[in-house]
Amino acid sequence: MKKSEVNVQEVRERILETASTLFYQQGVRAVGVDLVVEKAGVAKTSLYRHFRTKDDLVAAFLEREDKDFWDTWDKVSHMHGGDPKGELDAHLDWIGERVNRPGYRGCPQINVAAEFPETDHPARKVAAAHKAELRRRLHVIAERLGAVRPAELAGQLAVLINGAFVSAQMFDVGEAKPLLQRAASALLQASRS
Amino acid sequence: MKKSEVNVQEVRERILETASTLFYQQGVRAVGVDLVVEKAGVAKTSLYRHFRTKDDLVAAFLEREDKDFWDTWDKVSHMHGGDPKGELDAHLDWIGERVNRPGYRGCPQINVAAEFPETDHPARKVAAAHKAELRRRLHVIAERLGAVRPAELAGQLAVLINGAFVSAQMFDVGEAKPLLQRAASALLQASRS
DNA sequence: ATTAAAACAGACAGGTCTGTATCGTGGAGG
DNA sequence: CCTCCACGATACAGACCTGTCTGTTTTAAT
Repeated sequence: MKKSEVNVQEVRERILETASTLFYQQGVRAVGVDLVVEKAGVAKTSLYRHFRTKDDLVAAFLEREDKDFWDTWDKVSHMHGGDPKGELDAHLDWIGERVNRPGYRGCPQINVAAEFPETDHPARKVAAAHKAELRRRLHVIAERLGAVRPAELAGQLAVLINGAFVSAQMFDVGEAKPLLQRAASALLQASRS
Repeated sequence: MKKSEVNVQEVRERILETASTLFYQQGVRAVGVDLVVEKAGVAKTSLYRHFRTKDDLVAAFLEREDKDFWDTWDKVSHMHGGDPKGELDAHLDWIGERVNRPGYRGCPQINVAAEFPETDHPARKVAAAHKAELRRRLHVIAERLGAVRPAELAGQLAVLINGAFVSAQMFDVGEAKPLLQRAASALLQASRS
């Protein structure tokens, strides 16, 4: 790769990084491109060279979040290769920890879906794919757990996890993790009959 | 009450009704006061006589949704006076039905919280109170159900319900209701030990 | 019938938003 | 060394936003 292309990607990455933080902390509609440009220390022309519209930037933001999320998931997943119950517990562990972090403001995919009602918005497609992928991965785990109706268990776990994302501000500190894990155990227990 | 006061309330109600529909369907930030005024067939001066700012109108919107929600809850509640398990099932029944309705776009309280990051926004206070009330009512039911740790069961059920609200678009038709009820049964079963 | 409050109508101010256009600069590739 | 192009800086267009102001008309109570 040429050196110039490296720099080009650096600028793009700086814009996306800055936009992601701002979008997540303050909401997408509340953050204008002027603010992104200012905080990134970049010209507006550069932003619009790398992203055709703001909507595209929002979609890129969700894709970035999506990738980060599954990177963490995969990392945890590989530490529990053969043990589906242990893997599920580990996932609920880091998710429970994450939602209790200060400044946590919910799942970006869900938040963007709330901000943009048009289901054909480019970012909405990313969000829908993300949630489908969550369910798909949970389905695999449910099957490996030997659930009688794995699709149902996967759906229940997905609802539980999505619920944790949006209920974060409702939790007391340190409450989310045990609540999630005990709930999952209960669902799992029931899934065997 | 004087007749003039009746009409005054009629105009206020028309504005709030119109705004509520628009806010819910399209999102709060996406709907301007000009659109509310036009759809309500009302002068802008009238809107600002009844609501000091748009933020106040948004808060009134959430209060209205809050009231409607608990009205339904109470109605269902009174049909199962002595039977906590039957009452919980009945609640999950109408909630499961509601989230599968066409045009359902999630819980308004959660959506507004996603749109406005400032926790001191007037509407955010309404939203926070709404979620606290949900948990409080579930706690009462959990106690009557004889749960060993009623606070935990209430928290789990709250997460489950909030999860159903945001996972609506993920569900197949008719899937939400049985999924919720079987999940609740599993949690309930586990809560006895 | 008179009076006061409320509603309608619409212009307007001041700000913000997205996206484009213009112009100057500096560094990398040939 | 010279050319090219990404980048920075900034102005701008056009639309939209909230909230105010002015003035007229309707409505209700006395």
